[in-house]
Order: sequence, then structure tokens, then C-alpha cells
Amino acid sequence: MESGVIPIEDLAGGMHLGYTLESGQSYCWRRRDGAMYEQSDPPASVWYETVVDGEYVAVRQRDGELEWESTTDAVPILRRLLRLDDDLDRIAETFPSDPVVRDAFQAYRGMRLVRDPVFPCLISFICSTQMRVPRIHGMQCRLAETFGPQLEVDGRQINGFPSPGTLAAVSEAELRELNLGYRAPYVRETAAQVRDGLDPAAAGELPYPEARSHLMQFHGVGPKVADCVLLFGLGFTQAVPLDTWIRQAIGTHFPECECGTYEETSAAIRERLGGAYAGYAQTYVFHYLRQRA
DNA sequence: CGCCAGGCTAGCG
DNA sequence: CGCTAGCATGGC
Repeated sequence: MESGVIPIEDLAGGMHLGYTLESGQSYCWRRRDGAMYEQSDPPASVWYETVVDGEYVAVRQRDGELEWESTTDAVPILRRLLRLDDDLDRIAETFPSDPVVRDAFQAYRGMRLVRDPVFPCLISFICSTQMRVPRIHGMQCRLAETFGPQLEVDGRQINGFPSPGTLAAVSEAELRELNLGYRAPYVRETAAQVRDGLDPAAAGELPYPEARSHLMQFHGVGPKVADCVLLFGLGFTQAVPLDTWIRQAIGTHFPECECGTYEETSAAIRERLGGAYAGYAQTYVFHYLRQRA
């Protein structure tokens, strides 16, 4: 097992690991203590762990640094997954000066977007429809524990996320037994599409509108889920998923952006939130409103 | 008990 | 195109 630290002072705009991983944007990490996605503020010094490309990665934040343990050098992996190269203050300069956005940024200072591995990201947001955050997380945990590849780390069994082929071979009934509900056939069909060669990562090479259309080919993926995958998995920081929370924020704070259709409202709010990093602003506002509800 | 949750699909007009 | 019923499940 390798280990190391990354000083927070090296990260422009700071870092808050708990907000980053428990704000409902990533379902690819688990707390080592078992608990996760509580409504209250996550405690400090908690270990979070995941499996990426067969490698175990664990990270926690304390005393001004990120401390990590891994079966490999986790620094480049963490840089990518936690977007450690983002300059948060420079990004915030692109935000509009509206009180909601500014208050949200101040309240959750150090929260970064994630860049989840695209397949688990895709499946997790297909599972997210009409569902609360803790239950989405529970579904991803059960998928990994039931069908994912096992890894032994310090005598403990850790499961990675199942491959598209594995998931496509699972019956709908087995998925329903994990309480995926009506999302079960969507998950199975999408896994089969990926297995058969439709690559969600290919969206990353396309311009934003085409990238979203590419993802909407997957069963169970509409415009909102596509925007989530673009934002939280493929680095499209301009994407603004129009969920119930952000729609409420639009109605209250940006009524001029309410244009009727998803496409038009999406374009208006992306412009209103500063363009290139509108999705970053959205993530702060989403978390801010959800925590205050 | 009813209502709603980071919506989507299918099937209508 | 736009509109909507139906969809599983759990927590309040």
C-alpha cells in the first residue's frame, strides 16, 4: 500500500473534501465508516474510498492536507477525480454577482466539481430520477457489492463498480431485487448499449450540444441526466442540469430564464450563470438550497 | 394515509 | 412538435 499527502495550500481556492464528495454530485465514493450522504455537514477526517481501474484509492482531509492511501500512486488519480487543478477563486470570478450565487459560494468554500469515471457516473444518474440522494448512493453501493469485481485491501473486501458486460448480463429481476424500481430495465439496457460499442466517453470529444445528444441515445437518459453526466463525468463545466432544485432557483431568482422548454431554459440559465463555468455555479446553488430546505 | 423525490419513456393529439 | 400517465420505493 502506498500513501502520501497533498498540501491544501497547493490547491488554488482551497479544498473541502466533505462538501465535494457528499453534495450529491458523485455516487462513486463511500465512507470507510459506512455512513454517507447525511443531510448534516460531513465530519472532518473521514476516510473516503473508491476503486478506479482496479486500483484502490482512499483519501481524507485533515490538518491542511489531503492524505491518501492506494494500491498505486494516487496523486494523478485524485487530481483528475477531484479536479484539483481548478482555481476556484478564478472560476468564481466568472459567476454573476447575484446574492444566491455569492452566498452559496461562500457557504461551501472549497467545494470542487468531481470528474467521475463515466460508466458508473452514467448508471448512477440514470438511477437518480425521482429519487433522493441517500437512496441513489445506496443503489450504487448495492450494485458494486452484488456484481462488482472484488479487491482485497488490508484483509478487507472492497468492490469496484461492475463492468458494462457484467451489468448487461444481469436480469431485470435481479436489479429490481436491489430496489432499483422502474430504473432496472434502463440500467440493464444502457449497460448492453455500452457493451455493444456505444461509448459514453465519446461525448467528451464532441461540442456540448452534440455531446448531450450523444448521451441521450442511452435508454433512461433524458436532457437532465445527460447534463449531469456531462458535468460530473466528462468535464463540461458549462452544463447546468435542470432539476427540481435549480428550477425552483430559476423561478425565485432568475425568472427571466424560465423559457418553457428544457433546451431554451437551459441556454438562458447557462448564459445567466456566466457561461463557461455555469455548472460550477449550479452545483454550489443546488447544494446551498438543498441544505437549507 | 397522501405526497414527493437531482425524470424518463411511451403513447397520445 | 407539446402534453401527460405511469412508473417503484421509502421517508415524512
